[in-house]
Amino acid sequence: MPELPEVETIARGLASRLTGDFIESVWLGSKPEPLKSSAAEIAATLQSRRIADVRRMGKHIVFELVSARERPSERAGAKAQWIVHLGMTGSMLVCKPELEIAKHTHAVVKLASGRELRFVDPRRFGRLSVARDFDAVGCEPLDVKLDRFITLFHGRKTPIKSALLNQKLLCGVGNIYADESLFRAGIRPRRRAVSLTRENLCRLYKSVQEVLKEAIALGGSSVSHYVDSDGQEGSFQLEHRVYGREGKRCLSCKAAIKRIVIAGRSSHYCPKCQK
DNA sequence: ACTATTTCCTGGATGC
DNA sequence: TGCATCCAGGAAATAG
Repeated sequence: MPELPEVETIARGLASRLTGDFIESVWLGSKPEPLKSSAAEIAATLQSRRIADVRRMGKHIVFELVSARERPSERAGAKAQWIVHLGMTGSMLVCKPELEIAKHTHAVVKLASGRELRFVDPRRFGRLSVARDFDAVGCEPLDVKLDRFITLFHGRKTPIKSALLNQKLLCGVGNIYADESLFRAGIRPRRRAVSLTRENLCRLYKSVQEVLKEAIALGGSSVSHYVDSDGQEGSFQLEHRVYGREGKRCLSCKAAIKRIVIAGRSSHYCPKCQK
């Protein structure tokens, strides 16, 4: 399930391989169910554009596109963005056109270099859309200043775990990294955000950044078949201290890791290390 | 204005 | 072996 580190890894890979390439044509499956844009709108926006850059915003991949030619409605050089959210099982594959089209392929982009960029998503939680000035809304966890981070949670009665998952507050943190960050900060996931001291929040701030940076350095966590656009697996799953470790011994105190459900999501924590 | 719950979707795991 | 059931989870939609 791609969260910030996985999406960052994918976006970097796509940027290094696709920047400068040109989109010749686009095929969209019957039901990519884009956020706001229709299939026709997406296809029309992508067609005949050069990929100027690929970057990550929150859990979104943003393709920065520039039109190479004049169009009826706009001048040459006009900008547009293709926004891809991978959901849980989405992947972006750069491959040769001869490669067999995998089941659940919902989009195929033909590039001037002769390669194809394919969007594959078995569970269909992924979303495609186009925009002009995309805004991920929440703060980027690796850019936000400490004081801003602290005010994000001010007065919130919701469990801190839920607040960390709220993309309108911080964007990019998902279930795995929320659990791992809370473990490192020594905070139980059910603790109400409002009950956390400044000290707690400082630790959490450091933990979130530390966990995300380490995960990016290792290419993300490969669970549920996650691979980057090269087909390469990440290795941060080997560093998980609580996520997916229910019943196993805590790596620092040997207590059994617990799993509870918060807002319908599995939440893993050490009952001894986290208060 | 918040917060909590439900819904979407399919493959893989589990159980009888 | 085969079929049914459950579970995973991001975020929009809905309910409270």
